[in-house]
Amino acid sequence: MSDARSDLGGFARKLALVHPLDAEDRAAILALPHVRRMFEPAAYIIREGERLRRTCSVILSGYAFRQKLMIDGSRQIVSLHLPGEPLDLQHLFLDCADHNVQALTPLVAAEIDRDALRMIVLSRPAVARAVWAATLIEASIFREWIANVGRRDARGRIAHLMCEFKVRMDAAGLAPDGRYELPMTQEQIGDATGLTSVHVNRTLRRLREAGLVTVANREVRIHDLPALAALGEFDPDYLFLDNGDPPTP
Amino acid sequence: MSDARSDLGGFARKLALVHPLDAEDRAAILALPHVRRMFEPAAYIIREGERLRRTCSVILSGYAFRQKLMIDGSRQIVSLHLPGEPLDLQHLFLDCADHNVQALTPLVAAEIDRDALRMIVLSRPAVARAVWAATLIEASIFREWIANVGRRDARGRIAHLMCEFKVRMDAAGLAPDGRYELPMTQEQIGDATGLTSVHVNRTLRRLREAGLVTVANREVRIHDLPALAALGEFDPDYLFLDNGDPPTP
DNA sequence: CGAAAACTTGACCCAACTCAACGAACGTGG
DNA sequence: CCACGTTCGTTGAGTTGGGTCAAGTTTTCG
Repeated sequence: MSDARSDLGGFARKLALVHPLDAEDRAAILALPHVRRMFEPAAYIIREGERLRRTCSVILSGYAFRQKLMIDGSRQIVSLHLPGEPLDLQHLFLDCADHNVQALTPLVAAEIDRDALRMIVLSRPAVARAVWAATLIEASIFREWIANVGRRDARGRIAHLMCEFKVRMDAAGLAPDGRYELPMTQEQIGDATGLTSVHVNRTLRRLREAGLVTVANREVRIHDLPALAALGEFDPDYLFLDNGDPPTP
Repeated sequence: MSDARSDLGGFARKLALVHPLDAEDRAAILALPHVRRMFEPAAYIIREGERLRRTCSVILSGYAFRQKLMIDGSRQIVSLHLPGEPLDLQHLFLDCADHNVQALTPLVAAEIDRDALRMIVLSRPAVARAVWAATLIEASIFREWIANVGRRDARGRIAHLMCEFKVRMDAAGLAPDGRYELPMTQEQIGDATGLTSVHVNRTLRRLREAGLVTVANREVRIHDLPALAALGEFDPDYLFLDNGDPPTP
C-alpha cells in the first residue's frame, strides 16, 4: 500500500473508512504539507485560548485526550484519541481553542498546514465529505459522553468507557485478542467519567469481582463483553464504524 | 431585507454571523427546496435509529431539544435549539440518527431537501465554511456540557445553563431586557443537567434566595449576572458568538 | 370548572466524595 | 545494580450532595 510512504497514510485510511476516496483524493491527502512533532506524556498539544493556529494536528503514533479545566483545579476529559485520528479539526474553521489537548503517552503528531487542508477540503468534494463526517462522528461521541456522565452510575460510566475504547481499538486493529492497552491512570479514568480516582478504584474492583473486566498495568482484559455492554448500555451505533451499508450517493 | 421573503431568512442570517456570505450564497440558501412542518410540544422531530432521512430541518419558530433515552426510562438532554438553528446537520453526511430531537414548544420547522443542501455546500465554499463552522460550534457546546454535568455541582450546572441560554437568546435578539423566556419544565432542566426535578426545584430556590436568578412561569429573570456566571464558571467563548475579529481568509 | 401537569416541601437514604494512611511500581541517577 | 523519590494504586472511616418516596399545592388548559 503506497499509503505507507507518507506520514499521513493512517489518516487517509481512517478518512476512507468514513467516505470512499479515489486515488487522486488520497494522493492529495498524502501530499499535504506538514511537520512532525513529538510530545512527552502530559505535554500540551493544544492550549485553551490559543488563537490563530495555522495547523491541524493528526496523531501518527500514541494516544491523546481532550480536556477542560475547572477553576477549582479539577478536570474533565471530553474525548480520547487514537493513532491516525485528527486532534483539532475544529481549528479548520474556528480561530480559537476552547479547550486543551494533552498527550496521554509519548506521541508523534503531524501538524498539517491549515490553509492547505482547507484548500483540498473546499476543492475536493469527497475529501470534504470524509473530513466533515469525521467531525460529525466526533460530535456524536460527545453527545454519548454527555449521557454517560449525566445519567449513568459509576459502574455504568466505566463499563461504557471500556466498551467504547475496546470497539475503537478493535476498529483500529489495536486490540488483537480480548485484551487491549489502556494508557490511562485511574485518575484520568475518573476525569473522563466525572468520578474521583478513589471511586474509580473501588468501582474497578467491583467490576473485576463481578467477573466483567480486569484493568491493571495499563491493560484491559474484558471477560464478559455482553454483560459489560449491558451494564454500560453500550450500543456502538453512535461510533458510526459500520461501513455495512454503502453511503448514499 | 429580502431575506424576509423566504422561510429560510433566519437560517441564512445565522449562517452569515458565522462566516460572511455574499449575495449569491445567500440567494442560494433562500432558494433551497423545503417544506414547512408543524410540531406540538413534545412531538418527535427526529427519532433515534431512523435511517436515510432525506431532509435536514431548521427551526422557523419555537424551541427544540436533543435527547438520549436510557433503558431505565431516564433521559439526558444534550442540547437546546432556538429559532433559526439547524436541527440535524449531522444527517447531511451521516445516515442514521443516534438520538432524538423533540419540540419544546409548538414549533414550525423547514425540512430542507438534503441533496440540495449537500449540493450548495459542496459547490459554494463560503456556504460550506459557514455550515461546517456551525457544526463545529455545536460540538464545542457539547464539550462544555460534558464538563458541566461531569464536574460541577447542582448550583453550578443550573447557573451555567441559565447563562448559556441567556447569551444565546441575547444573540438571537430574544432577550430584550434582563428577562427571557425559558420554555422548560423543571424536569427538563433536570434532564439537561443530569439532576432530578426535585433537586432542580430545591436548587432554584437556593439560587433565588441568594438573589442570583428567579425562574418562574417559564420565565427567567437574572438579578446578578456576574455572580451567576461566576457560580457556573460561565465564559461565553465556547459559543463563538463574538464576530469581533474578522475570520481568517 | 375540573382534571392533568407542574411545582413544592419534608423525611429518609445511599452513592460517591473527602481525608488519610499505606503499599506497589517505576524511573532515574549515583 | 541498587537506593530512593515520585507517582500510582489500594483501602478504611466518616461525611454529604443529591436521589427517592410521598404528600400536598399551584398552575395550566380543555
